[in-house]
Amino acid sequence: MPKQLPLAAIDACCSPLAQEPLTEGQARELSRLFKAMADPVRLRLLSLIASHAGGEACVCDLTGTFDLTAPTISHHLKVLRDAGLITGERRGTWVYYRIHPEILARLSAVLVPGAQPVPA
Amino acid sequence: MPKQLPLAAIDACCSPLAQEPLTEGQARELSRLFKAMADPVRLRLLSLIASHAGGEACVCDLTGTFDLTAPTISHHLKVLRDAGLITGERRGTWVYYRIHPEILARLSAVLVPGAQPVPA
DNA sequence: TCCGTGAATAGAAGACCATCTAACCAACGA
DNA sequence: TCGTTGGTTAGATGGTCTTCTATTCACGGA
Repeated sequence: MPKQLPLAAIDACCSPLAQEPLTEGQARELSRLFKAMADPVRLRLLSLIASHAGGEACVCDLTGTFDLTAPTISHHLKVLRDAGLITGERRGTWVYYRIHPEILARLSAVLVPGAQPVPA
Repeated sequence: MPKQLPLAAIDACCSPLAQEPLTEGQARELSRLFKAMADPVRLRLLSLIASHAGGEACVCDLTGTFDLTAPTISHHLKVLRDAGLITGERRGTWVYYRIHPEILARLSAVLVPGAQPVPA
């Protein structure tokens, strides 16, 4: 069973960085998300998926973009999945990934008081 | 001489993640910022500084909050400094740090198309 | 039912990171 | 000028992360 998404924790720590000091627990949960995004390959995967037609991309669309082996891509997708940033779904032969936009919006809100999450 | 802030690169990659795929270079620069924030101690330092009265905090205010040695705190502050997230200034005996809010606003804008950087 | 292809898992190797102790530099006061 | 206090630098160590190869699982077609 993969680690579950820290949604609740993020809810609890949505006061912007500058408003009051983060607690130890809030910082730990937030850092898990930032750690998941702290890799160029994963950032590109994220933007490839997010910008793909229909809001989802097949793994087969992603592997060709990088000079990396398929297991490595698979590993990075798992890191993003475990962080709750994306979800994967198998449809027949292929597996499709899509973004969890709420989490990005919440991360964004933590950074800047004025940031407005996009309406659904 | 410390590494300089990747401001220009961030300017160049401010199209939100979901709009179009990040280039390799954009992803590399962005990941440097996320990597700097991908640590619970550094996130707490960031929020301690940002939320401190006057928008700045003395190192002596920060060290007491953690169960870490002064050199370790100093190391984390250097990472944040090298990433361009904070700046330090010595005034007499003490060194004061403050946030670079524009970079947080830009990071925020990368995550969510609708995010509005705070007015200056 | 068996083979071929898309994708994930297992395990290992090398690079990178967080933390420590020891040593050093900067400012102030006696 | 010297000792004290605040903060950084240097170097070492243990842990984590990225990537690989080899293997395994899942599905579909012949």
